[in-house]
Amino acid sequence: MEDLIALLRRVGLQPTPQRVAVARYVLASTSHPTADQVLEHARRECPTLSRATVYNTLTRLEEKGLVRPQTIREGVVVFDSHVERHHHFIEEKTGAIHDVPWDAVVVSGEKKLRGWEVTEYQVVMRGRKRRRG
Amino acid sequence: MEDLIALLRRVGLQPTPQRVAVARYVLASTSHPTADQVLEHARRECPTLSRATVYNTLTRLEEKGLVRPQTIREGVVVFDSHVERHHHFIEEKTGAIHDVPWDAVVVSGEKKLRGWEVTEYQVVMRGRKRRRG
DNA sequence: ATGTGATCTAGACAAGATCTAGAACTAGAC
DNA sequence: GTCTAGTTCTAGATCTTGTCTAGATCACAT
Repeated sequence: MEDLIALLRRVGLQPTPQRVAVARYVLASTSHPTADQVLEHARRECPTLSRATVYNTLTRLEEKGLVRPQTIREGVVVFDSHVERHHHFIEEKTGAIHDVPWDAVVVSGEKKLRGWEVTEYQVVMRGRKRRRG
Repeated sequence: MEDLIALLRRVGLQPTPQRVAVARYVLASTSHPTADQVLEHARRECPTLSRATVYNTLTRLEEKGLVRPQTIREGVVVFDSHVERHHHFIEEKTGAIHDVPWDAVVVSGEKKLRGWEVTEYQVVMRGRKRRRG
């Protein structure tokens, strides 16, 4: 991964230890963490980190296009460091969220909607693990 | 609309004034109200209605298949009285949620996902009103 | 009328998220 | 190096959504 300090500088954010700790966790994670999970993990690197700073930093990272908030789970926003377009699969039992490659599913007709101009879309699937592969 | 009292009886719910007031609003609404919005409107018909009863009643209506909760908006669950499968379009400016008929958009490939068995899916679109028509 | 079970209410509680006021820090000017 | 202005951080208050609880009320069969 690109050096985090350099990355933060490149997008115009002062690379403070707090921001580095938040970025290190959220940008490497593939598990769609909540803000609280980011706080918990980033505190291992930066123990005085406060909740407000986590929210502030996640908002900055979002503004810079490094993470995307997703409204998929009940009651919480989760953060996705996979910013290219893709779909989501949610395990019904556990609530775990998995990325589904853009090309794995094809959507058609969304351009022809009467009255609405679609700028972005995703397929949200729910289900369970297959018994075998 | 079918008489509400008869409808509640048919699905096995005692038709109390509180439940009728909740059902009257949420079943007629097409605006995907939150629980608080249901409370606010249903109180016009039943002023002593409490928050807990709204949540209880919405859960009963969900169990009976009369409404479906949707996790689309940040931080809140919204209730949809349109229970047949369909997609959703979200206006980016206002956050307003609109139903999109199932046939307006076609999804393919979701059955062939490796490792996952899809039991349900929807397309979530975001965008804005077209300038005309 | 009475008892049982279902239902309702107000308020306590918990979690996610935002806001605030002041402290600490950083970068740049001197 | 020191000062200053602006940025960033922290703890804690606050707000909102949603759940839970204890007791009051209601419905209904007997």
